[in-house]
Amino acid sequence: MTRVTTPRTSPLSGSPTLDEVARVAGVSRATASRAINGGQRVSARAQEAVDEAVRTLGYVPNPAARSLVTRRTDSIAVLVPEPDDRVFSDPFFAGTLRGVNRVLSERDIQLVLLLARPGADTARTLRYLTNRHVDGAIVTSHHREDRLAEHLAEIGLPCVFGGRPWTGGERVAYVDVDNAAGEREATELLIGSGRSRIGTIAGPHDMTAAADRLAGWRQAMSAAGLADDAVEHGDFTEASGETAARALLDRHPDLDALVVASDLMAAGALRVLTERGRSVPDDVAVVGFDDLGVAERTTPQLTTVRQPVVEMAERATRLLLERVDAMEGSHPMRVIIPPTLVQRAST
Amino acid sequence: MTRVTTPRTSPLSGSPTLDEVARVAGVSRATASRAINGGQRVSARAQEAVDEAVRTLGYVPNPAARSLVTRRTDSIAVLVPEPDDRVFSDPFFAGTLRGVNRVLSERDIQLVLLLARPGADTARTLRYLTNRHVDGAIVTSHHREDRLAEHLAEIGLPCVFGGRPWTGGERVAYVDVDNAAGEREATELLIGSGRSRIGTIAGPHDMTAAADRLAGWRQAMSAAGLADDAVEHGDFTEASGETAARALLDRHPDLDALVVASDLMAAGALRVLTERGRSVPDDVAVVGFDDLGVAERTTPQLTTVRQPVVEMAERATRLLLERVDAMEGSHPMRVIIPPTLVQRAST
DNA sequence: GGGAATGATGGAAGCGCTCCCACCCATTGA
DNA sequence: TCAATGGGTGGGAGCGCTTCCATCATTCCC
Repeated sequence: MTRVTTPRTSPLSGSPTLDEVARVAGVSRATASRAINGGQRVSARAQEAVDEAVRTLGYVPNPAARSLVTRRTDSIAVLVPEPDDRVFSDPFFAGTLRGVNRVLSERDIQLVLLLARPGADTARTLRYLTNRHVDGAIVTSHHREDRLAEHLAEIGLPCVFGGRPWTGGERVAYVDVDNAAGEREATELLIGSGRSRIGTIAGPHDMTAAADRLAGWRQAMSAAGLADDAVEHGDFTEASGETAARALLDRHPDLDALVVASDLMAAGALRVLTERGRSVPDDVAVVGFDDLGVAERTTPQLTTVRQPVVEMAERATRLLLERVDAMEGSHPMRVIIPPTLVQRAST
Repeated sequence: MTRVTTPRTSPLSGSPTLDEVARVAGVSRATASRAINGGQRVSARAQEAVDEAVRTLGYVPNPAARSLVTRRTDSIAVLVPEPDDRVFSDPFFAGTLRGVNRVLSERDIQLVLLLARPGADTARTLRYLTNRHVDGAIVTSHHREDRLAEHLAEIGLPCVFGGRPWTGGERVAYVDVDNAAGEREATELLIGSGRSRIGTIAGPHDMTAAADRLAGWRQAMSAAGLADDAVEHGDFTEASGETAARALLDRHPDLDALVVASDLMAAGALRVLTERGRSVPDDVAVVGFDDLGVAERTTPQLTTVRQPVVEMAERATRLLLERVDAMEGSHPMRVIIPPTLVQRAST
């Protein structure tokens, strides 16, 4: 048991290898490996000897060697096909990263951040993913043209989308908030409180979240027999909210309520309303979407549709890890989370 | 040349290997490898054949196998020892990530984001880095107690700090803005415009940037023979700026200027001043620090000390890559970037 | 008490790649 | 003419790890 066997390699090369651990522990490399990875089929005595050897040598397994044979990298990518400037200022992204990270730190999995400028880096990013540099990917903030869902489905890399992709939605898993229901509910709240001339500032044309929210507004409006012609589009930023609000108020001076597809755009709209001397909520009621902090910092505070971003990201990550573990046999899944209406001072 | 040699492995295992490329190209694995990695000592004919084979097979090298022998992972870590909530709302962090990413995307290097909650994850993170899972690390927003500089120096992992570390600064490389000079200059500007009762809202006690800025303010004040007793500390957040401003104005109602160690805190201070009916800049002049967007969005717009965060991050990353390439023989370096004073409406 | 489980063990075969080194074949200079 | 160069090439030895499989040592049950 204690007989010293000759090592395959000398301990010259810096950090200790499994061979040395095995030698010090007086067991074979195979046993040492088993002991280190969960200890199936290892006697208490061998386990102890290996643990001790690991401790005294300060052994850490070489991830590349391990990954070469297990075909696992123990890291997953968060893919953001968005010019970096926009990403970082967006609380949605921050929440996503937080949720992902929370789940990953429970297991020993690392997060590789893949920031791909729309056209330019797509090929490079795809190549990276094809390489199996990571075990899976969370994709967020994707646009219509990128066709990422299809590409990823072809590669066969386990992935989960945050938000329904435009195309290929039937081939990939995704987690989404029920955008239509949320915006419908928001609109119904306004209608219920006696508003009848309700406009909307919708999001960009190439994102499903925007389209779904707009649809929700339309549903509520037509169900109540109201005109759904007061529509402007922004790109979810504050500045675009201002522009859209101006256009909307110019075209429809009689508006008594605004359903806005993001809190940031709603903040812009609030500024325009103040600027034009319309009081909120007396003259015009405003509802936002997101509730990621901004809604509490506006004056007046914003009634809004809350999407639990962090929880959604957690959910997506767990889903991804399941798919990574299962590898095959798991067919695409969708998780739709109901949003909640948060009433504040703007309605 | 075209004779087909027997492959070491069958093409059953999914993606093609170098062996298959070599076989298809009619060369040896060694030649194929050379052709793929820059093509030293490869004839034009062989190069062409390999390129062609790579194309038709859709070959992508296995990163684990490569990394096992080269001892390079082609990825670097961005280490943020900060509870994740704070990180993401901070434009400083956003700028850093942007700068790092910009440099990395020039080469084919990936960014691994390591978010470590202060105490909890340190051991795990250090283990990850010890593993040589990455080639190097950028460390940002470190605090006094974490002693990260020492730990990393011990591991021997190439790393560059963003901002001077509290301890171990002589053993690691870092890129920093000249905080003292910046705050000194800001203070001198106020003194030059006739202010004499100047208070400061400093940053947290455990960050060098905060200490250096405070020192800069002190230098300017005592050089002008002014009292440097009006000091309050915040933690760089807007809320803490409000609290500090209140305390400062309570204790020193005669203040005619405020030097604030971050724009976010300055924004909080501005709100308090408005609330108390002090006009800015007529009654009280205010100078911030950072100029990362916030300063342009306050009313009035903020005069501030600009630190070029993105450029600093780029600089740090290039420095890191040099160190990674050189491996040894490169001794710790520091790069100190001069900040610039940006004058707006608050002074 | 004997054969079948059951559990622990080590030998050895790779995982896919890089790179050292020996080799071959043209050139070249003496 | 022959030795000396040198670019191009392939054989083969690893990199450090996991895991299949054969081998024993135990234990159990009829």
